[in-house]
Amino acid sequence: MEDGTSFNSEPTLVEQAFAALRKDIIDGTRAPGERLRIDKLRSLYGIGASPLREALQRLAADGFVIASSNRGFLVAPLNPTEFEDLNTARIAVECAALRLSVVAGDEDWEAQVVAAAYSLEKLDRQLIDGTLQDFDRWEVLNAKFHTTLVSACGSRWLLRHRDMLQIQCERYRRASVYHARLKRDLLTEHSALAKAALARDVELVCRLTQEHYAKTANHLLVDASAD
Amino acid sequence: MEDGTSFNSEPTLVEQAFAALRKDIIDGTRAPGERLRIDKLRSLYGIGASPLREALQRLAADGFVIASSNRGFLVAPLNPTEFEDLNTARIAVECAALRLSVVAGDEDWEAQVVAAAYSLEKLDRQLIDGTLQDFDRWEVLNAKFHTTLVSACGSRWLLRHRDMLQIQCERYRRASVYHARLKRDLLTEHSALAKAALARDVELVCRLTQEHYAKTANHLLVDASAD
DNA sequence: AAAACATAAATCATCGACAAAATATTAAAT
DNA sequence: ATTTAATATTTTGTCGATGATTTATGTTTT
Repeated sequence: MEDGTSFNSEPTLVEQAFAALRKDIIDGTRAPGERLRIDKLRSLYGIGASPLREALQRLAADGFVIASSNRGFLVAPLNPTEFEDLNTARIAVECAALRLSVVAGDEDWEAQVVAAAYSLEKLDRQLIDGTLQDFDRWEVLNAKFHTTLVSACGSRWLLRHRDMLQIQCERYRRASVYHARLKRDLLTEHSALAKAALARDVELVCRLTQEHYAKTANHLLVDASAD
Repeated sequence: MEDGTSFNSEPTLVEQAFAALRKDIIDGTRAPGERLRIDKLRSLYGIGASPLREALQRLAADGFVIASSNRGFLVAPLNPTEFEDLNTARIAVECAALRLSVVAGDEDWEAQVVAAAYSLEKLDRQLIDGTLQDFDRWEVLNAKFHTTLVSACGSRWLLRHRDMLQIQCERYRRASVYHARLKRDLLTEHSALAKAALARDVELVCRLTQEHYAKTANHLLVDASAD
């Protein structure tokens, strides 16, 4: 009756299962193509069958998992062809969002862009120097920068779909070992992007973004071809 | 042992529930904002709780249903603000797909565009005359026409997301009573679109599509404002 | 030995009953 | 009339049972 912890902070088991599975799929702990047998998952995550199945259905809707009738679930496989396809979609939607955002962005947006670019460029420099200690932080700021650019697009739905594509691409990025030779001229690319955005040069922003992502794609394709 | 119906063609109960619920949500049988209590659904659809919950999770991922922790599910509400947002996204993604498709479309695509435009324009004419008997058929051909235009975009992912946005818009369309005064110059709009696509005039195609969909949006907003 | 078939073992999909947690509702008390 | 307490309702999750369907295994046939 009188326990201090009356506020509900713990997410549902479905939500926990969803988050855990999604994370494991994205970072490769659950390998692409792997069959997801309910019993195994149950002992693996310590969660009952029902919440697990519900989480799997949601993951299926998001494209992380394939559900085939009477044959259970499996981690969505990765393959180069699909990645090209995915990246095309990602770039297309990103640019669509950019077109709107760069035109509509107000002064506050400008300030955020400047801030995000500033922080990121600092880490970009460290990345080049090799003095970067916290790579995860770079990841975060990089994502933040790109998200800020599109943030003023004025459509939550568009952002939602953009995020969905983004996270799918992320899976491919993580799956590859590109990290070692990532040291492109990211610094130059990022500052050029920021500059173009602030100058409201829509076409340039789109072109730069497209090239930016397309380069990443090329790097990945090299060794994703193991499939 | 020997019953004639040994082959399994029937979809899973989850799939049935998903399809049925989705249909009912789109066509308004399940009203926007309505709470979806499992027990009620169970007797309503004659399907057990587990498959229902799984279907609801999938619908939640697709945005047809809202799942709030410990408070169950409800049909995603409709409101004018959200529709503007949604339509922005829809137009953006459609145009992104069009840009790619119109450039990449081969001769076969051209032929399909011509065919789809031909069939649709015929019904457009009947719509104007008032001699149209089967409105559903017009709907189908209209959808087919637009789908054909983007079909050569070269990215299944992009088409997938385009479809998701399309179907969400559809929900708003169905929810409104605009049908009566639909008689715009659809014929002109459609044939202009087809012509521009065949002439590979990317920018024109995008502009026409944008206007096309934006007009629909305006019609809807008039009476969606009941919310 | 390869293909075809039959049998057995796993796995999946579903149900129904029940327990635990959270939310909503009603009643009581200040 | 608010706040507090008590009660009811709903949601979430567990468990075990059951029938269907796959998948694996083994055996026969050509």
